[in-house]
Amino acid sequence: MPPGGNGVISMGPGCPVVLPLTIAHQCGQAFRWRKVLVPLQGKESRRLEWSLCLRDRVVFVTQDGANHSLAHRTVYNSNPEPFSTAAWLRDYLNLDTPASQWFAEWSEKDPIFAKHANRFSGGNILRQDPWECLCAFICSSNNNIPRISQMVHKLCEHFSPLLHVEQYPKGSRLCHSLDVNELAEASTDALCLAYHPFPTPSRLAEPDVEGRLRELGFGYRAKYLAQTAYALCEKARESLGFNASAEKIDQRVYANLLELRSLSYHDARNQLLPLSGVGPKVADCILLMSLDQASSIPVDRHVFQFAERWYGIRTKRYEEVAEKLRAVWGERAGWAHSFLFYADLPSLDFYDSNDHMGAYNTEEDKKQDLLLSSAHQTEFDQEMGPEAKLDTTQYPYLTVKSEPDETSLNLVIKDDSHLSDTPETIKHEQSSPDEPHQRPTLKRARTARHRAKP
DNA sequence: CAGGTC
DNA sequence: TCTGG
Repeated sequence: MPPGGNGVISMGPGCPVVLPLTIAHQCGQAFRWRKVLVPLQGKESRRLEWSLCLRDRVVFVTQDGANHSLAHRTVYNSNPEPFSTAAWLRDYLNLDTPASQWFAEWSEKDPIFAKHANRFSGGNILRQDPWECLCAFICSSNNNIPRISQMVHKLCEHFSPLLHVEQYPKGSRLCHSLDVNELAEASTDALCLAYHPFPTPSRLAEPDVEGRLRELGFGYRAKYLAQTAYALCEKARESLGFNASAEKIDQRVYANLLELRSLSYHDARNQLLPLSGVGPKVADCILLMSLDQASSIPVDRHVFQFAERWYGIRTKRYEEVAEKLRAVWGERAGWAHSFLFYADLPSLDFYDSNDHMGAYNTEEDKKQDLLLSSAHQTEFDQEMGPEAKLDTTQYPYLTVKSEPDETSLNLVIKDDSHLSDTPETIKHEQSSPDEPHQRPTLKRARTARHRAKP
């Protein structure tokens, strides 16, 4: 049994990966990371802790205030696999790519990039698990990012075992937006979160899955997921023989998907397109974010929009837009495209790299913390009442609550069927701009660029 | 309406 | 077109 698995990863000045610009679900790459604001503890200032459940472990990551290093700890299950979390993080976060250098190159080549996307320097494209990536982007069709994230979490809760429950210190707060000062839960309870791994292909290939996914609100995507899982497992079974175990089949499915990394863009794409629920856009997302195809440009409605408005590309033909944008940015066009996509996301309007958003380890942050934490908490209590709870109708998958001094085993794990009648849940009204909850980091005004075209 | 697909 | 924020 491995020990705690703590460690620090230092990032060179050439690759200052900023976690809120990569793993936050608002960015639309990974949808499963949780972000918890852990309050002041002794001499330490408050900090943001990101966490994700892998197959055999839960990984917790905190970035330092200057974005130069990542501190991580790991909780394993009873049968850990032999790979180090540090190595996994380095690979997953693509820490060895000189992304900041690329930002400079894109900005030099393209004044439009310089103007709209260079503020996302520190962003990065992840190197994700292809199976999870495939499922997540099947869910993404005709869908919004919060619900994609919700659906991915539902997959984990309902189709994979509970691996770990983390009990966070009192006053810890689950964050939903990029702004850690968001209006959020005023909890005196200990925050407890349940961690399930992403489900295996063989589990999602079982016959009951489509129906259950429909009950869970997946709509027409239920069939896509079930069919894709089944197709991949059947292909693996053919090469393994009829008596292959589920474990062997899963391993083969993962291996088959990873092999796509060694293929050309077009060959890998043609392997993905026959899968149910995978069209050109979804395929390009998977290629870009999990299969090493840095030139892949997923063309969605946002891209059509800025291609026309900023680059004068008028066509509605998918391949033509992608080709013309590749001509602008070159071989890593898919990376460049992602940060222009960020520029079009309302949820990233308020992102400011100079704030070290979400790091909160500097002395100044600490001072501000001391001033604000008590004051803001009081304000919050006066308005919402001390019993105010998170709006769980918005993020039902996030909540596993416990009473203040409960042991970790006596948990109330939130069940969807009780969602409609939780009397304690207070619905938070949206605060208007002049209310006290509007915190100082909300600097940038919402522009009109998302609205109607002339 | 929301990062399409069949 | 499924569905909900």
